[in-house]
Amino acid sequence: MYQNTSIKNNEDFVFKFTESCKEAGLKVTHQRIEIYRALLSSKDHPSAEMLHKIIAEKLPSISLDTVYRTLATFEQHDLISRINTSGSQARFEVVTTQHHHLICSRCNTVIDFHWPAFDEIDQPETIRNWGNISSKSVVIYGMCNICLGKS
Amino acid sequence: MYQNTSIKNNEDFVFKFTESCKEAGLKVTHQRIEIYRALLSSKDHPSAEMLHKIIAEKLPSISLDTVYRTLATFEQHDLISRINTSGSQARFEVVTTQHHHLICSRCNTVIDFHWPAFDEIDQPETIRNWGNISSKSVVIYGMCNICLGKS
DNA sequence: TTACTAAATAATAAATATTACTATTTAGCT
DNA sequence: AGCTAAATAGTAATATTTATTATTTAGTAA
Repeated sequence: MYQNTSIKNNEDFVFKFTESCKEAGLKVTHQRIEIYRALLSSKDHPSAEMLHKIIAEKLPSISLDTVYRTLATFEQHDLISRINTSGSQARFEVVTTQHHHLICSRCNTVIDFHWPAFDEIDQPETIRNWGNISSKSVVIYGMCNICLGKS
Repeated sequence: MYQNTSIKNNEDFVFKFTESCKEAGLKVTHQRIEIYRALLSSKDHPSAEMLHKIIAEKLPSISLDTVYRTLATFEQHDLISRINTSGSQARFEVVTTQHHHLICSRCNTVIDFHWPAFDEIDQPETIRNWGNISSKSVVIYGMCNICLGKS
């Protein structure tokens, strides 16, 4: 799986994260660690608001603004990545290994999948000459089986 | 190119569009035709607001709400597709041939590119068993050369 | 052509998501 | 232990999108 859920491994990622913050000149605050930790152990690609709710259990005084601001900062430093669904709220994830997304246009559920054959094929020239690439992935939109059953 | 800009061909698409509307039971209104036509001849994947500005030159009384509502309706009927950038506004396009997107995280410019090698490779099982797919494409985020030059 | 009806629109208000402001707190450094 | 710039909490403001309602119009059938 793309995300190892054992405590030890998650803590390894948290450690790497703190190192990356220091390298980037970002202060390692309680809030930042908790936001990163919550996102790391989330399997459902949460929104800022969903994360805020989770983190508020540990840090009741954390503000929603901090969550938004921090996620934006993390994204700028490529510590996390943003998933743009058709839903009104942006979604986030910690990327540990290359994967792709199946996104339901109805319930906005995001499913990860692997596609090694894709990861290996050569990129067209256009891509190489465009600029600095921070992520390259396949995004599939449609309606998931659960939603199909409902309608 | 993915989009033929000759008037004749665009009008062919407009005709097909009106046929699709009738099939779907959608009324063919001035507003809908102008919105579709404007999107069809736009090369910059415009937002609802950008489209509203363009269409207002022909139909000064058109409301922004109509543009939003109409784009949503078109999307539901797979007449157009939505591009989810990191920018605050959603972007749209008429899809005439299979293509993919390079999206700059700074200026949110969307560039189309073709990748026949991708279009041909086999899909993993996960995809086939997920639900009804309405679009499958490669999305690349990063910073374009223009923005790289600025910073 | 004219009249009918349901769908679509314009204008406006409301809701929602995100960002900005400011006083206070805190991490990292001396 | 104290200093300083960065980060945060609380709140306000902005921006985007959606809802409401009265009016208009496309499609249809007399």
